[in-house]
Amino acid sequence: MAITTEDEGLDAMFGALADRTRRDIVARLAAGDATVTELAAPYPMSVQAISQHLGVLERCGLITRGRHRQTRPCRLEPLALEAAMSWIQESRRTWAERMDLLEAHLDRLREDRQQ
Amino acid sequence: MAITTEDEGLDAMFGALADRTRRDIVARLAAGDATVTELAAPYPMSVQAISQHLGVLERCGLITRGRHRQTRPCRLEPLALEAAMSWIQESRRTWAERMDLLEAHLDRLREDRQQ
DNA sequence: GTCTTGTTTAAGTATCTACTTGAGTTACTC
DNA sequence: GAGTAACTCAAGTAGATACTTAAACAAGAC
Repeated sequence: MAITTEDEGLDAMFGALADRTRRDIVARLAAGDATVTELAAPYPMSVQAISQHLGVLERCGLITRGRHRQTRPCRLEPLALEAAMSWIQESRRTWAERMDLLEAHLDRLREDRQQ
Repeated sequence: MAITTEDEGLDAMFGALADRTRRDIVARLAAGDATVTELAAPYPMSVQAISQHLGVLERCGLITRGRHRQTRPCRLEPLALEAAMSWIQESRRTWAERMDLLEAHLDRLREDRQQ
C-alpha cells in the first residue's frame, strides 16, 4: 500500500504517532533495533497486535523490517520524522512571521503617536 | 473534557493533526484568526462538520475560541505544537546519540587495527 | 416581540481502528 | 522428514471517527 500525496503521507504519519503503543515502539527503536517478540514483551497484548502496529509504522516509512533467521529485526528510519517536523515548523514559522509583522505595525503606531 | 496525562495529550495532538482538513485549518489560522464560517467556506462539507473539527483542535489545546457578536473567532495557540515537536525531537536525539556512539566505537576499532 | 445570521448540540450512519483468536508461513533444530 | 520458534495473515468485533441532517442556542436587526 503505497502512499501517494504529501497529504496522505502526513495523514499516515500523524495517524501512526497518535497511538501511545506506536510512539513507545518508535522511542524504543531510537535506542536500538529490535525484533517483534522483543518489542511485544512489555505490552499486555498479543504479538499479532504488535505486528500490526509495526505494519502501520512500516507503511508510513517510520521503520523498515529486515530478515535474520526466523526474526524480523525492526529499524527506525528517523528521516521519515522530518516530514512531520517540517509541517509543524512551517505552521510555527508562518505564525511567528505574522507576530513580527504585528510587532512592527505596533512599533510604527507608537512612533507616529510620539511625533 | 480535560486532557490528563502527557500520553493522552500527545494521542489527542497527533490524532488532531492526522486529518488533512484540520491541518489545513491550523495552517490557515497560523496566517491569522478566522471565524467558523470563514474557515468552512473552502470545504465541500457542512459548517457543522468544520465546527466539530474545531472542537477537536480546541480539546487538544491547538486553538482557542473567543466571542465577538454572533461569531466565534478562532485563534491558533502555537505553543501547543511544542509538545508534538518535543516528542519528535527527543526520538531524533536518542537516535543521533546512538549513531554517535556507534561512530565512536567504529573509530576505536579502526585505531586498534592500526596498532 | 419576530426574523436572520452564526454557531453548537444531538442523533444517525458508514467507515476506520485496535484489538482478538485461529490458521498459515518461514526458518531453524533434531 | 517432524517439531518448534518467530512471525504474518485472515476474519471477527467493540469502539472511535468523520461526516450527515435536524434542532437548539446566541446575538444582533427590525
